[in-house]
Amino acid sequence: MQTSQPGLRERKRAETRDRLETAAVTLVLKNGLEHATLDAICEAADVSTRTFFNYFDSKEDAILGLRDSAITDESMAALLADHEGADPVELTVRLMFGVLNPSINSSTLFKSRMKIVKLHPQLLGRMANQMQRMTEQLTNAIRPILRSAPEFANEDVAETDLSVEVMLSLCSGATRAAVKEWATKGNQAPLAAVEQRAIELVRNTVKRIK
Amino acid sequence: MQTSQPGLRERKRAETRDRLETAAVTLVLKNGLEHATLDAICEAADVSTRTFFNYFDSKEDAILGLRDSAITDESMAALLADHEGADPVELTVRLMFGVLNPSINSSTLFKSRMKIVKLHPQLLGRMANQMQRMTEQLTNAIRPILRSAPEFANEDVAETDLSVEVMLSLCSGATRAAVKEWATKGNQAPLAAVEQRAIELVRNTVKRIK
DNA sequence: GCGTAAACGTGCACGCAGTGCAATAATTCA
DNA sequence: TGAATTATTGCACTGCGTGCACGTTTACGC
Repeated sequence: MQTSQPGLRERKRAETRDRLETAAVTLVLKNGLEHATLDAICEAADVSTRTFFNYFDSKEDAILGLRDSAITDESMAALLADHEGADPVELTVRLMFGVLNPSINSSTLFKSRMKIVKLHPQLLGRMANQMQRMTEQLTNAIRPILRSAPEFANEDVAETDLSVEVMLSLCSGATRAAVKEWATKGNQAPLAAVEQRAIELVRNTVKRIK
Repeated sequence: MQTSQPGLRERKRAETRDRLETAAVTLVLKNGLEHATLDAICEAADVSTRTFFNYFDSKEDAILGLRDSAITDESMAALLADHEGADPVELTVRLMFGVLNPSINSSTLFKSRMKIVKLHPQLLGRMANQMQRMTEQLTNAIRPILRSAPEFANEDVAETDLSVEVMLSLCSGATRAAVKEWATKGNQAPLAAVEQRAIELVRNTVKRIK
């Protein structure tokens, strides 16, 4: 009889959160966003509506599976350490997938969520918000590296920082496109391939611009 | 005694919308987002709360000054006609500024809004939503042009379309960066210069990537 | 095991955003 | 001026989200 690492409390908590997330996704798919009320979700997950807000800040967060944690500074550092020496684009795309990875892999819900977002673009707002925060963290993490990268040598610091932002936008666009392609083709391709594809998209596009 | 082009009704309507927008922006700046209630905004603008929703779909829309109209297909076509022959990046950036132009120029509120958004990132969500719609329209408008552009000759159509998306993302990042730079420096620089700057940012970044 | 402290779940009351409906008032146009 | 159109408003109602207080469950040292 082996006791699991995390205590009972934490296990129960994770379970409840899972129930809430799946209830939210399921009900939205079944009844549409407006008819999937908090009450309904909570009833399906068997918690009080009051308790719901111990887990999520809003209905949307539960549907999208957004957690407070998201990215810690340590996980970011770990990701960075994993990719030392890669060139800027590769590094950036890899970091993005590193961040996305958990939510894509650990969950059968991912594709349901993509479907939901396509059906209810209102949710894009909240999602973009999250993306923005992630991008900011990435930008902050990458900035010092690029400042000392050969590509950006002999360059004004302020100018470099602006370029970093622009490059982030470029890479996130490619990442989005690659993931979209992957999802619509219903591929079972491993994430690594999608990652590679995103990098390729950046290179192809850049090549065409000049 | 000259009668103005639009009838009394339309003038009043425009006036009321203006009052609501300025009241919303002013109150948010004064009291913060959460304390600027609908009631307060409507009282300041001297309309009933029920009437508010004849003008905007949500409180956020009033604060951000988002209108239903946004971009019509004709205005888009006009913009396109203005920039025939430009290369892809130039074309894209110009179109973006063409769309942004009205909201930046026609309003003392623009900088207030930037301040508000910085103070209350929650609003970014709604804004990103709008941006997304704009970007989609732009993508649709530009796609056929790029398909037949020399840069994308001898290329799979699907692949070209993906590249268009990525390029759009690149250009919107540069646009955002350029506008931000312009706003923070408190510059009175003409929009044309900002536009040029955005294009420059694209070129510089691309050059560095390879 | 036992008792205490901390974390969690819950009910209740409340405020604010947003919508449908039906009555009223203002604008337009013939 | 009178009829048609459109805007404004009040009212009632739903749903989301929060603060608070209270009871219950889990953790932890002894």
